[in-house]
Amino acid sequence: MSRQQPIKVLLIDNHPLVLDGLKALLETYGQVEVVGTAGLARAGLEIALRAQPDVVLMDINMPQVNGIDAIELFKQQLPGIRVLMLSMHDSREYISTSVLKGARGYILKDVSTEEIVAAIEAVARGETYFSSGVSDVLMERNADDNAVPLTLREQEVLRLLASGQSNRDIAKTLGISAATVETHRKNLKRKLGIATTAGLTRYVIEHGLT
Amino acid sequence: MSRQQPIKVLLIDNHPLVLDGLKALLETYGQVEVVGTAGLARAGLEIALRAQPDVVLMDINMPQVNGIDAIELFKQQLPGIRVLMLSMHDSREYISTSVLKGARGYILKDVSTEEIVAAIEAVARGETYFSSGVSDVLMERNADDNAVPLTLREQEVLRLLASGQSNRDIAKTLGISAATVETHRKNLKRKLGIATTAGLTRYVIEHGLT
DNA sequence: AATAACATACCCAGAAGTGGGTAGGCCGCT
DNA sequence: AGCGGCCTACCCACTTCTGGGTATGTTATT
Repeated sequence: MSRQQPIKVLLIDNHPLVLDGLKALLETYGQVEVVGTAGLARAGLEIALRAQPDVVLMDINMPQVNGIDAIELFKQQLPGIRVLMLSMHDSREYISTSVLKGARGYILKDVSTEEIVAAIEAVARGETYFSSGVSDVLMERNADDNAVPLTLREQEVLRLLASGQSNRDIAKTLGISAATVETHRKNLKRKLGIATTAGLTRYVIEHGLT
Repeated sequence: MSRQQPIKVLLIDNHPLVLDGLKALLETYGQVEVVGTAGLARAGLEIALRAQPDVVLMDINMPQVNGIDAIELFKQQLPGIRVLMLSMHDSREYISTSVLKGARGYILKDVSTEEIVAAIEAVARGETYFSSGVSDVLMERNADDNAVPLTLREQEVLRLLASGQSNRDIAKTLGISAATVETHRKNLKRKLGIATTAGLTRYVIEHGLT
């Protein structure tokens, strides 16, 4: 791929501020040509079909269709496209789900403009790009998975426990004895290394098991 | 104030992307002159002392000194300054605390560039400016207040309780007797109408008291 | 000076949770 | 048939929480 042809980029972000700012910034770099901008994933897809960008730089948090679901839509309609995610959040879920869905890179919004350009170039070349904090998070997430082999029943009990039900309540809900619920609770605390009910509730909320 | 003199604006945001983007955008408007940019509150304050901006446009979520605490610092050092907050979040706490601390406006990052300029102009004229969603939230928050008149001590106990500490732990942490913690806990449950520890934890997390 | 709100502290009896076991029945894999 | 994982269930001694009180000192308000 010759350096003479600029990389065609489509920007999708529901913050007009970021969208306009990014466009203004990227256009000062000769290597990059912004062929379109959109505030929503669906609108972005329509533009992409016409403008045939090399790279889509897309936010995750958007109304209607979020950026992660949009990855699949783009890859279906435009198989050769490279999607680069841009997000405020270094959450494990977001990052690993993005990668699973086919994103070629993931950068945080607190990186420098230079790094964004570098990421666009890398992705356009067919490489992947993850900003510094992101790859660490991917490692952590794998460690997490190994550490938490909860059974189905345990997950149910955990969820009810966190929603504020007592052992007796849970027993009634699940149609088992309170003693059994106690056993599950014990196993949960042992497996998760958490001693208190409050801790379990935090765990549930933080891991989105609600 | 004559229209000939542009409004001197200082931008503070720890996202280089937003910072550079905002600067590029605002400079296309003749009414506004960006006299400086900073990625941290303290650095911004130093620039402000030299550049004497009319308006400071500042993000809330920043490392070291957050935007809300920075409002006070700016007003101490530069009494005439007008601070306009720019935030991703429409959280009640953020908005009302900002106003209490002396911010003259609060706009969300999903507004248009035009609205940002309008906000800067309004604040520079000595008016206040709150973007659409924000004033609603201020109303809500007042409704909330009536329903939840927790005392300072109760809030502390609630926070520790939700973090997974037992009555005894909390007593030790606060240097009071466990019996007193019990009393606070009773009052909390009564006031909030919540019977279980898990429920209290949810309350804390949902209301962002972490 | 009186009142109200707050933070502190204790009593008590009953309910619930804790942490250590053990144990049987069921299912899938070898 | 044997083994392991899962779900079920119980025992026991101990600790903690619960929900009902009462009470005292301080501080702010009236």
